Amino acid sequence: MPGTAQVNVNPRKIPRQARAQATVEAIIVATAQLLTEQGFVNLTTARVAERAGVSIGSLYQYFPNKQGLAAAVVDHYSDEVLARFTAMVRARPGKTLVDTVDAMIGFALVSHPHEPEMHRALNDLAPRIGREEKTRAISRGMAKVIETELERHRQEISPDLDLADAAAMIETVLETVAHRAIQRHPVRVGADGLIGQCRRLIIGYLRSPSPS
Amino acid sequence: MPGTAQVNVNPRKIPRQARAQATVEAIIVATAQLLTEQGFVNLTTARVAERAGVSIGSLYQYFPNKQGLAAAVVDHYSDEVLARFTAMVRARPGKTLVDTVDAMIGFALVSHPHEPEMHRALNDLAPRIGREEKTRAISRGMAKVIETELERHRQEISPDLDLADAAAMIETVLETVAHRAIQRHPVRVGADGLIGQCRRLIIGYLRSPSPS
DNA sequence: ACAAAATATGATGGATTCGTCACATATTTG
DNA sequence: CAAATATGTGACGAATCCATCATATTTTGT
Repeated sequence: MPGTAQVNVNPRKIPRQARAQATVEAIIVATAQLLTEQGFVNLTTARVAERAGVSIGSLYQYFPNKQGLAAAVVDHYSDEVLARFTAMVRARPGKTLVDTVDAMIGFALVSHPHEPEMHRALNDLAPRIGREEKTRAISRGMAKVIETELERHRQEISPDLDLADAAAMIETVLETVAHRAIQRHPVRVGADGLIGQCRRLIIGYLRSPSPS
Repeated sequence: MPGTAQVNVNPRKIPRQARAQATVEAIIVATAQLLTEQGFVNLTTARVAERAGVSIGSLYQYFPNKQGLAAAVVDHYSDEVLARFTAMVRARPGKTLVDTVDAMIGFALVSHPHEPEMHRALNDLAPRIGREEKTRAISRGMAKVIETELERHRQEISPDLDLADAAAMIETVLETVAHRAIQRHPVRVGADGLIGQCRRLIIGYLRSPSPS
């Protein structure tokens, strides 16, 4: 595995006082910013401390090393993305299957309008800091949410399609589309644009019988 | 953009004698190996030179810096992948649409049996060394090959589907599947496995009319 | 109010890395 | 074969970075 200079990445100690929690929070935010601005390679502990308005000593009081900073960011923002996706889907009851799929695509495309680079940073980063399992867990979480939604529209979906498999597939496709959207700005909308094509891909998949 | 410490990445001089060409080749191979083994972060010019059996001075005679090494690897292997994909598709005349799609999926999944990490390295790397355009060109090249193949089976494809759009979409999906296969070893085969689901996804997409 | 615990500081040692340069060796050219 | 050109070498300067630790300051508990 690349970048497998496996090091301990766990927090050194948990902040007890409010002041310390603010310090840790500032460090995580600063790390996230610098990560998206400069990438992991150009991330230095000194720059993080400076951006966070904290001394380098304080930083090392809570984080064991550079990878620890990145790991904290991955954990922090991964959870947030899953929570937002879950909330978004659950907040749309009684819609049609196509509407639901559109909403999911929309989330993948524009949910992070100001943080597409963060998305990329997280994906690129996780494998390099022993956080693959974390990102996989997030994927499984999203798939579970999707599966629940698919069950609601069971009658519109090809009967021989396993919903768990389908949900995993859709999650993968959404992931991709987000990735591609980041690479190929701006996103073309409309029926022929990325959104339209993606909708067609997913709906066709759900409705069609197994190919002969 | 992350990692945008844009530096010149162009070769310093081109090797004229055969001996020098061997040196450059050895350096590129060594870089590729270390990249897949340790990742870009842990790549050092000294290690590359050592692995290549070449002095550090020789390395810097042809490559301006670390990024230059990576850029050379990206260029080298990207071209190779496109060439292999093109050859593979062209070598399968007269097959059905499903067979063709299966072949493409198979290529994405197992074409690089011993170099899945290379694949990841290339994808993770390119954006960080000013080689986004290169990878995009490869994607366009593969899409063009796919489009040509789709035209052959025009009658099996939904008439209102633009083949260029479809080819781009399929290329994206294949990219994803490869990516996911790397993350989730081993690849489950069979109708319910990743391959089967992926076939179903693409075929359903091609055959179905635009969703209402 | 006072001791104990928690938190913050930043100069600094040690290690690593990049990339150059003066020089040696090999190959080509005329 | 001798000059010119191409290639190869590796010690080393300069820069950077990680991470610690002794010390100072703040907060908490009693």
